[in-house]
Parts: sequence; C-alpha cells; structure tokens
Amino acid sequence: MTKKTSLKDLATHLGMSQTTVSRGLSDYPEVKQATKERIRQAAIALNYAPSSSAQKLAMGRSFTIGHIIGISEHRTLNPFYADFIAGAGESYAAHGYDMLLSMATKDKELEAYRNLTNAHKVDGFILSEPVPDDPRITLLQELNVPFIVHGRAHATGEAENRYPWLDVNNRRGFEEATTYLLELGHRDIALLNGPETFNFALQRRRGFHHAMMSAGAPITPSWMISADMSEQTGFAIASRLLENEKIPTAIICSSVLVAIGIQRAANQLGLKIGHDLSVLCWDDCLSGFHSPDRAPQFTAMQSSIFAAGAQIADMLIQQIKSPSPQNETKLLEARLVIGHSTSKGPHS
Amino acid sequence: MTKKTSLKDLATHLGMSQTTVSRGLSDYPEVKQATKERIRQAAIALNYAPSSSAQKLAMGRSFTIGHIIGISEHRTLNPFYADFIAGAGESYAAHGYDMLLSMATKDKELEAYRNLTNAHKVDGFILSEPVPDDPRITLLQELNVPFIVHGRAHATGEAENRYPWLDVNNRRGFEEATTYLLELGHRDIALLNGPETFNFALQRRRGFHHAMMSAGAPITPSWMISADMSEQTGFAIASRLLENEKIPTAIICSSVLVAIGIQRAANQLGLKIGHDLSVLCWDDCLSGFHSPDRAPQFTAMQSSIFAAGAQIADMLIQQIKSPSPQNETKLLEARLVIGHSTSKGPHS
DNA sequence: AAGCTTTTTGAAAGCGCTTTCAATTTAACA
DNA sequence: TGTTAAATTGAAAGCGCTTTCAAAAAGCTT
Repeated sequence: MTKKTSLKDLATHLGMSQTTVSRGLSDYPEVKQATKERIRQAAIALNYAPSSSAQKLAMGRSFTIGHIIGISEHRTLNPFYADFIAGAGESYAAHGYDMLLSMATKDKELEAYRNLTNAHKVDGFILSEPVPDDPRITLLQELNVPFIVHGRAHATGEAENRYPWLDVNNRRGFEEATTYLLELGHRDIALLNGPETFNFALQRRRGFHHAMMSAGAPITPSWMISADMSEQTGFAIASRLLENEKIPTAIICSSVLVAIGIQRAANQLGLKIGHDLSVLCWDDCLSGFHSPDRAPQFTAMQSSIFAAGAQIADMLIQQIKSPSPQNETKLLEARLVIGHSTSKGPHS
Repeated sequence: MTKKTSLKDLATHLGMSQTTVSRGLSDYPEVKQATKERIRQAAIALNYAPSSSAQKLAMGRSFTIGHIIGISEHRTLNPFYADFIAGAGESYAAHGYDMLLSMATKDKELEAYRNLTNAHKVDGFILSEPVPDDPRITLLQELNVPFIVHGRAHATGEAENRYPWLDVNNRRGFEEATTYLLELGHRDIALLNGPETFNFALQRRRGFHHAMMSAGAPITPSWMISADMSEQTGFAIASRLLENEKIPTAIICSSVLVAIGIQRAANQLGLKIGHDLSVLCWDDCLSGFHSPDRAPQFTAMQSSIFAAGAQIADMLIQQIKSPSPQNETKLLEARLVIGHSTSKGPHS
C-alpha cells in the first residue's frame, strides 16, 4: 500500500492551502467553482480520502451510531432485528454515518452504553425492545445523548412523549384487519396473536377487540391465542383449532410464518385457504420472504421493518444534527394489502 | 451532561503532566506504582474516559474491525452469521476493539471495503462466505490491510495459504461421523447434506464417501441428498425417504434443524429415533438451540460457530498487533458428542 | 483610477491524545 | 558524602483534520 495521502499532501500538490482544499471537498459556498473542480480532480487522482479519526476529533462528533445488542439466554439476533439493522444501515450509509455494533450480556449492557458515550465513540443510539421503565432510557437521558426507541413500552398513564420513539400502529393495524374481515361477512374470527408479554401484541389484541365489539361480533375466548411466531407453532395451534366441532371462518395471525403454518394445517385437513378459511396476517416484509413481483399469497397488514429501521435512523440523524428539545415521535401505519388468502364470509 | 473530562483536566486536577497520566492509565512500567494508583482513583472520581477519536488519531490505528455484509436478494443476516458475529464481538470487547458493521449491496461491496480502508475507519476485516477467486480477497491484499477469511474456497490446485483463514474441518467431521455409525453396525446410511454449491457441504460429502469406501459399505445414490438446511426440508425429504420399501438404518444430516425435521417425519411414520433409526447431525451450537444442562438429544459433530467467531477475531487482532508475513491458517476440528439419537445397527 | 464592497484564499489555532527526548529525582555504590 | 546509574516525570511535537480570523484578489461605482 502506498502511503496514505493526507490533506496536506493534496494541498501542496495543488499549491493551495489546506483550508481551501478542505473547504473545497466539503463543498463550502465560498470557494470558487473552478477551484472546487480542480480539487476534486486531484483528490481522485491522488486517491485521497479524509481520515475519519482526524475529522471526528476536529469536529467533536463521531458520525457513528451505536446499536447494543443485549445477549440473553435467548438467541442473539432474531431475523426481525437483522432486517431492522439492515434498514438503519442503509440510512446511515446515505448520510455518511457508520454503525457500531456491540454485543453485551444483559448485566453489562448499561455499562456498555455508558462507555460508548463517554469515549465519544458514538453520537447516538437506537434502542430496541423497550420494557416499561426501561433503565436504558433513564441512563441515556441522564447522559444527555441522543437516542430513539423502536417501539413503545410506557407504563400505563405515562406521557406518550417522555422519550422519542418510532413505532407502528399495531392497535390500528389489527383493528383495520378485523374490520376488513367483518365487512367480508366473517363473524367467527380467531386471533392467533404473538406473545402478549410484548406490548405490540397487546396493542394488536386491543385493536382486534375494539373492532369486534363495535361490530357486535362475539369473541370466543378459546380462539384468542397468544403464542410465539413460528411456522411450527402456527401449524400446531391451527391443527388443534381446526379439528374442533365449531371452527372459525377466519383467522388473524401475528406473522407470515404463522400463516404458513396455518396453511399447512389447513391443507392437511382438506381446507382450502381463501375459500373455506380466510387468513389474514401481520407482515413485517422481511427481506427473505418477499417477492414483490407476484401478488401476495396472504392478505396482510404490511409494515416493513426494514423501512422502520431506515426511518428511525433518519430521525436520529436529524436529531443529532439539529437537536430539538421536543421528543419526536412517529407512528407508522400498516397497510392492508389484499392477497389470495381471504374471501367472502357466511354473513355477507 | 457535565462537560466531558479530558486528559488535561485530569492532569491539572492531579497536579501532574498529561504524559504521566496518560502513561499511568495505560499501565506503562516506568510510572511508579503509587502514582498509578492515584491516577486511577482520580480517573474514576472524575469519570474520565479517553476520547477514542483522539487516541485513534494519535496512534494511527482505529481499533475497529469491519464486517461488511453483502446484501443480496436473499435474506440479510442468517442465524449462523448472527452467531458468528456475536462470537467475534465478544473477542473484540475483550481486546478493546469495536465492530463496524456495514451493509452494502453486492455491487457496492468492493467499494465499501475500499472506503473503510482509505478513511482509516478500520484496522482489518473479517470476510465470510468466500467464493473461489474471491475479488474481495484480491482487493484486500492489494490494499495491504489485514483480514482473515472464515471458510475456504480455493480454486482447485491453489495453495492452501494464499490468504489467512480459519475453517472447520468439515471433511474430517463427516468422516468421523460416518465411521462412528459404521462401527455401531450401520451400513445403510443416508446423507442429507447441505447445499453442495457451498464448499463446506462438498467437503462433508467427501468425508462421508471416504469413510464409506474405506469400510466397503455401499453408497446408495438416491440416499445422497443435497438440500437447504431447514426443519421443513428435513421433514419433507425424510418423509419421502422413509416411505420407501428399503430405508436406511441411519441418517447423517447437515444441521440440528434438519434433524428435528427428520424426527418429525419419523414420528409420523411410527419410527423411533435412536431405536429404529439413528440420526447424526452437524451441530453449529447456535445459541438459540442449546441447553448445555441436559444431555443432547441428537448425537452430533459439534463445532460452535460462536467460538469460531471468537477465535477468528483473536487471530485478526493478533495479526494487526504484530503482522506476520506468513498467512496464518487454522483448522478447527468438530467434536463427536453422543446423544440419544443413535444406537447399534443391524451389523453389530 | 480611487474607494468601496464582495469573493476568494491562507495562516494558525485548536480537537485530545501518544510518544520522543530531555530533565529531574531517587537509589546504589564507593 | 560525592558520583554515577536507574527510576520517574515533563515539555513539546505531532496525528490529520476543521474553522476562526485576517488578508489578498476581484468587482463595482463614481
């Protein structure tokens, strides 16, 4: 490797001062167009790239966003998080920011936030999977470092804007989904929800309830199920559900994976999805599962988690660049996309 | 946030020079024990943490390792990679290094390596999933930046040490597995291998073949299957396999997931694993799937991908600290762990 | 062409650390 | 106690950039 070209080298080569070159490269308005051009040419000719540590030091910012993954007994990175990170990463790249990924066991997690902040390694954080009264939020507020939370976990009665967040409107999403099925003429609707220890699942259940109540449709307790969001679970639960005497005419479920499981169970019992049984799922638009070219198999409330990652990254960068005392919050709406898995119900 | 404490602040507070304080904190031998102690005390009292950008600039190193994920049409982060990263992350943390994670679409990938290197953002890279004549390897060698490859993908006949790598001995692993089953008295063994477009799967097949040939056991072509490594696929293929007239007495498969699929298929057909049918799988010891407390269900060749991540990180840091002209390579051996899924075969 | 404003360029002072080299203190020995 | 070697501390020069403040160049106006 030939020795790294420095700004100074470039300046001497061009016969100008470092000042001008620096400004030229950063596209300052006060440098003449022609000079800028010369500078750019020379920069690529000499293969110049500014040293980021020098920039960071001079500007007092690190242009790096921290993501800390609390490793617990559970799996490390779930596919949702991977997609989310990918989305954020894209935004970072577009704005010239980097992503610092740090693993920390749960007991060292807070310390990790503190260290990264103190060492000026990052300009901000994105928090995932908040819990009520999350100690990370308290810490970050104390440290006075910018951050945005993905999702909400307010203690009941707590103000909505005690910290900045981005979330998807889970409640409204399932309300809309349920209403759609009701309008199709379904009344016997089962809910195969995600784990209701998580706030998002709780919200979805509320949406479901509200729509059912408003329509005066009956809620069958044994059809209200909360379980993890895998194909296997979907299969198992649907199998049990569909073997009974009385079965629902429609199921709303927590993910595409679960829907696929339901489909397998239905197939096995000779029921045809979108005909004998309607299935509507939440769809996080995970990159592995999407083929945007053909019409979607499942009718779904779509909300790209990748896009959420990108947006939250934008919010954070915005906040870093021009801090606002307000806690920005953003509520994304899921979009109803009609696929082949739903059809008219018996009450239409 | 109270203003950040700088080295200077700390020095004035202590009434010493920055030099001494700096050395004291870095545990230089030439500073007196007592002074070191005072410095440390003051450091925590004033909540001092060195600015990493300043350190980086002064030392000319970034203490950061780059991982670039080439996003393709496929899913972004698979669980293997997540575990691998987690392992590497742990090593980084232990050595005071950070991990810079960057997403790049396949067409921008090479450029991403170049940028991170030129901007001095990272001291080295870890490459995953190499392909024969990988352009990334060529580039990194040109750029003269340290890197280690996870896995091997030599063109045939190419020298083993054209670049530094760490890999697990897939060939030997499956050879040992096969031999174990043969010694148990099995001869009719099926191979449910991973996708043989990948080198690791190819190696495993070689190991299997070699063991079978050496023992004079027959290789049934229709039992040599290459497929992706999911529960579903395991289930599907095993179902088909076990419905036939003549079925194997043992199956070697590519992952725990596949083994679980096989188990489901066997159950459904009334076969008992570890009794009517022996199953031996490769086990990457993914964090989600392991409960170290109880005896493992499946007999397996174990090789923790998390540990591989940690080791490769160590190798790289070593290489960065004291570059050796040699290309270090490391071959990990998988470990046979006997579980409940295998038993004596008919020829014992 | 002088006097003014507006553009455009530079010199130099940091940013917060490490490290070389010199200075000072302490220990060791005669 | 004086000398010399060893241990310990400091002053100051960078690392490679940004940015303030001042200076030079160029444009206008009369």
